[in-house]
Amino acid sequence: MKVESVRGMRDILPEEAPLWQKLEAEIRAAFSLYGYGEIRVPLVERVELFSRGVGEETDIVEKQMYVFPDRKGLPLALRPEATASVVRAYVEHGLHATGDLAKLYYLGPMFRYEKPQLGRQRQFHQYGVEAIGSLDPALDAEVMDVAAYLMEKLGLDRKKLTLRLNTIGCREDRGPYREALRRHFLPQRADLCPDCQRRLEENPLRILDCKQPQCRSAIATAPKSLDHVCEACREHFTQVQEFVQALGIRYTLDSTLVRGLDYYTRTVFELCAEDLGAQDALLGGGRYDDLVGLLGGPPTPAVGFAGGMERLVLVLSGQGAPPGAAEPALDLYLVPIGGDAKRAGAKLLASLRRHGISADTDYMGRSLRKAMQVAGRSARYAAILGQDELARGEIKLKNLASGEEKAVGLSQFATDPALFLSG
RNA sequence: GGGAGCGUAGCUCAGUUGGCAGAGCACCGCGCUGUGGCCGCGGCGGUCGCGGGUUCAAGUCCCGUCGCUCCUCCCA
Repeated sequence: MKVESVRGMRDILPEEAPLWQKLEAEIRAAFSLYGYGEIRVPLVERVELFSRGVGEETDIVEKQMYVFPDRKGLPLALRPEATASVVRAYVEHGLHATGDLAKLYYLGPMFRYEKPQLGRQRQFHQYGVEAIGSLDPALDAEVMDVAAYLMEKLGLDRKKLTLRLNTIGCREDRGPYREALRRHFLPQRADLCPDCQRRLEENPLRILDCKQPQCRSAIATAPKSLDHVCEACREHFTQVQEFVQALGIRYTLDSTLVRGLDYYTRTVFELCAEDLGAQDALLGGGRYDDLVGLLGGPPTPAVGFAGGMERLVLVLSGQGAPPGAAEPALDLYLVPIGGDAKRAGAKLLASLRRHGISADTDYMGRSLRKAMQVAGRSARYAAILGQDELARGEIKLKNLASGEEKAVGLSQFATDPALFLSG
């Protein structure tokens, strides 16, 4: 019976893996440069971490979370995002007790039960940073700058990126603003799409980022959060914009940007790319000043963002030369002829590798001609070892680019291979 | 969640009004017995996504199902 992969779960094959490795390396380098340290949190958490942290009424928790009981009946979830886990770890290990700002980054698989399509899998990969412990508006700007810097390093065309920015105020502002939105939308209730009619009761903020044409006119005239936030939040947002401008980051104010997770407060932002069709959001984030307290820690402000790696891979593979087509991966490919040579060759290979020479040989019983063919496309040098060479204590090295061939002493080659392999 | 398209060899794809399952690439062998890239000849490789149905006969038509892709929704 053929067993196939689970829907929405995909393999990253060796052909594609180098692109992912490059992406991961760039992400780590960028975050390190900005002073963030890696944190690795579990893929599995208690369900209530997300239902409480991310929000009971969010799409993620309501219909996208992988939930299952363990053998003792404890309700567990595969993490749909990482911020809640990072904050849990922050609280659980008393990181707040250092009195310092915690600058953390992560990288890894997340799980959401969704309809899979290009750039959106059920197991997908996110990277992100969390700066926990400061309300400084300069920090909001730094988080946006590290995101912008990463995109630059990845070679994304700045002109094709749009940073959308908004403030949704603090917890105290939320109630009055919701009421203002309800008052605005209620008279037009019948004109709204079914989803938004429901949102009017549960979470009127979410109506703002509805894309249905029928809701558009009502949204256009809706009260803006900026006009309904308190003086402190307004001042914070003003300063955030001053820092963002000072950093030279292009952005547009978007009063309809509200984000899908309940934990956001004040600053929210999203970076979108053109040419990515319906899945154009590259990363999103903002402040979550209440989450640490909500999860049992002391009141602690925080800001961060998360981005999807699948979409970056799409963008990266669409630009520049496809990887894997160019350089031979190996320094040397050994072609032994006969049983004695094979044994001597095995010993030689082990020695070469211990000298840092990447080397391989044939295990498929290929003919000499076929083995040379494999050598020609996978290595810089072919090493031919047969009875003749063995009898003389030599090995033939062939430079596969130039075709030049020379015999060298076998034992000398084994002890100091670099001497004979130029370039 | 709603709508549409596509599943044929490892890969990219042909397959006519229903009538013997095909090509290119890759792989293996030979020409060239111990020397790669080029060329030529030959070979291996298929439950035609899966399950039903119609028919003398189904890759082809019908129904279901699974998967992928696109639009929409949501988002990363």
